[in-house]
Amino acid sequence: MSLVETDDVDGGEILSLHQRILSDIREKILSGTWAPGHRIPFEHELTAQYNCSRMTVNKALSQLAKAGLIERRRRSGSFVRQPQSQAAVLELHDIRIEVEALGLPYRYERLERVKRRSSAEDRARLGLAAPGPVLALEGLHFAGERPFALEQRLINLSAVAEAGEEEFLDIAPGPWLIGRVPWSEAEHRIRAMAADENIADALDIDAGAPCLVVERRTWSAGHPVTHVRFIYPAESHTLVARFTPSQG
Amino acid sequence: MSLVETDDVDGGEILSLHQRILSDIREKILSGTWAPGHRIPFEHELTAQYNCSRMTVNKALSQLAKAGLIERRRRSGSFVRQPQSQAAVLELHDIRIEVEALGLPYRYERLERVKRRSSAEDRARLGLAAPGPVLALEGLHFAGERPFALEQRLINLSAVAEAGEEEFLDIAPGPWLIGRVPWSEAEHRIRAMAADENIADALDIDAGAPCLVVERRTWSAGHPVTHVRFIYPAESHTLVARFTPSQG
DNA sequence: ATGGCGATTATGTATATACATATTGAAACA
DNA sequence: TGTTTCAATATGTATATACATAATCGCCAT
Repeated sequence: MSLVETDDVDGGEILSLHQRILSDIREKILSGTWAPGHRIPFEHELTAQYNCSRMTVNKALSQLAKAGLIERRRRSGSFVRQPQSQAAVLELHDIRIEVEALGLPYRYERLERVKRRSSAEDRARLGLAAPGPVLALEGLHFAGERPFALEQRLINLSAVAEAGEEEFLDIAPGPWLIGRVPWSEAEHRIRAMAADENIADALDIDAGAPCLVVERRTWSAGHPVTHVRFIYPAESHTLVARFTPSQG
Repeated sequence: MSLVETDDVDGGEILSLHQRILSDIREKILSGTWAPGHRIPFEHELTAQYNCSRMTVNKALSQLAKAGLIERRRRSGSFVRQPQSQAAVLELHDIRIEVEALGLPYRYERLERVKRRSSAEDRARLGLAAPGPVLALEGLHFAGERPFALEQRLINLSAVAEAGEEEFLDIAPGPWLIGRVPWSEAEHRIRAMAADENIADALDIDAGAPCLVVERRTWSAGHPVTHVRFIYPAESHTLVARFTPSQG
């Protein structure tokens, strides 16, 4: 919902008290329960509510303030800041639709498909704690004859076992997953990158050329489902997000 | 014992004690005095050195750990981390908060300021139909000593006349505008780009290096207010958007 | 009314203390 | 020799307390 620091993903982890307080409040803010401008409870109220000392509450609130989620004012209290989020459009990230919107024929082509026990890197990408079976896919999205985007995906087979039976030869895993797994949460990372040999080769561009990289991790009911990385040649793609601030 | 104000000057500000400790250690790390892998003094040593309680030292070290500068290991001590890289998280709406969340001192510096009658390109950027006065600004956001982002901004003076009187020498126009103009709508464009000579120069990177470009147009009550372009060096910045599908 | 001024209040910072927890190194044991 | 146990140690979290600081409210005097 908003652009927020996300170093921890609480998916059933053991949290210390101040982390729990922080997490509770963040949840209320991100879910919109507490709209921008809303005054969150005073420290002494939270102290009573959580039956803890003010220092503990203070630690949580200080961190929220540092992250920019709330604003603290002496004598007045702490208030939810304007998030000015823009994630709304990222949600509709379906490459087929993008390509067809350009009036070009769309096609997906599988490059690689490997079923394996998750490596440490796989687990880092998915945010998994324990090892388990995963499906690693690589494929190309075409707009007409030209490669439009390279997709590198990891699917957690513990969460979506049936994906292990699917070949994904010419249907992209994204739409396939959407129809089967109701996701509850997603995180995007967007960055620029220079194309390495592999990427340059797949996308038919020069090595070192700038690319836009969009990574998405998706959870369903607290469990990691998939991690996907889309790599677009810089010149072919602009991400557009449009929104009004009234979302609160 | 001392509630003494320590007027340590780090950009001319008065720092609390734990901020000063944090700042001192950060300085040693960023300057290379303490190389990656180096064990920084134990909490009880810093306690003695600064003549303060362990809680105060702990607060500083915890923040450094959260910012990713150091790694803390029980029974072993705290160590300078290797990469200092990928943990970077980016918020679009306020760069100062982004930078400070990394534990680095923030600074804005104006590079250029031109008042002019809008050119055709200016009108395209702002989405203006008729000519009128605009203010073109260029400035650099710093994280510590390093350029963090280059900002190229255009302000529609027909909509915000008072901006024409402002110098924007060391205050960024973004926060200034937010306090004055209630915006009603915004549009973002995000893309990757190779740095040209100008950009490379300003950001102190190589020409041709990939950059993340975030452009924003803002309207207030249907009238274009400003167009801004942020250019980030690719290697150090990742944009993170997190949300749940609850919004529909 | 109204402008100043102290009291009140919430946050900001720091202290001393306590116990929990993870990890290491060494001693005790099989 | 290898393993188990245990104490020492550094960090992690939380407590109660204290005083500082900034902002606001309401009272009072002009």
